[in-house]
Amino acid sequence: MRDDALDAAFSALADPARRAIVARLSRSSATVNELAEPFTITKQAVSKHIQVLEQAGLITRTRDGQRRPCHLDPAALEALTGWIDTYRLEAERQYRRLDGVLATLKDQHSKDQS
Amino acid sequence: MRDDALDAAFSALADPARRAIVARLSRSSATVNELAEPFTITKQAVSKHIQVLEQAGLITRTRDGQRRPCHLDPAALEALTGWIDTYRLEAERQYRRLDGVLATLKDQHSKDQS
DNA sequence: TCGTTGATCAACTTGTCGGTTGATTACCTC
DNA sequence: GAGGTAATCAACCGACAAGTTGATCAACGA
Repeated sequence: MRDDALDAAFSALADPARRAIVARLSRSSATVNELAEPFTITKQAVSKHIQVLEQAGLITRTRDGQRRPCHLDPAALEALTGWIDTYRLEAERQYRRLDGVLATLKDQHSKDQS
Repeated sequence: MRDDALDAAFSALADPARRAIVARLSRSSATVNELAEPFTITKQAVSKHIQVLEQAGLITRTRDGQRRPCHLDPAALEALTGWIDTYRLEAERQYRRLDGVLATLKDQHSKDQS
């Protein structure tokens, strides 16, 4: 995943309204009006949020007459978790390594004492 | 994880410089100067990025004389992947369900034909 | 064809963000 | 205590993002 793609994706999820849209779309596809219904902001604002999510590649859109249903793209979400996990796992690996070193040192110390 | 915590965390990762810092810290802890070294921007700007990451709970800081080393927090990263996976898995489940329905319909159609 | 509805476009306001420069704090060393 | 170094604070600037209102486009139904 390219750098600007990660920018767009993380930035898209940094907004609670857009996360709510993602959550809603995980249950089923929905139109702009359906997605806008639970919000107090204008439909135009919701439309903008949707465009941000689409631009980030997190959702796709199809045509159904005058409707433009939105669909969540699980693969895009997986790419994000993939990025995060890369560094989370590396960090955990390093911490375990450090723990091992400390345990060895402590062991040495015990031996020296005896 | 609370809503504003997710705001802060995703927003923090939406910047390539901050992601680079996270990547660097996954290998080992580091001070502000060490983290600033690969960047062309000023040390103050890097310091701000670090504060953003700390505020978001993605990193922690300790004291070592006049140094203020930064440490990556794998648990915070895990919380993020947890949020994403919740909706990714739900979406995948829904898609599988839909595939099942379509398969059943197609099956019915074949039977009707015969 | 005309009114209605789903959705977007355009222009504008407001607030926040990333970056800079300059000054300041805190700690270490000699 | 004096000087040097790690790091932050404060004030400022330009750019961009979220939201609004008003107008517009495109497709449907009677």
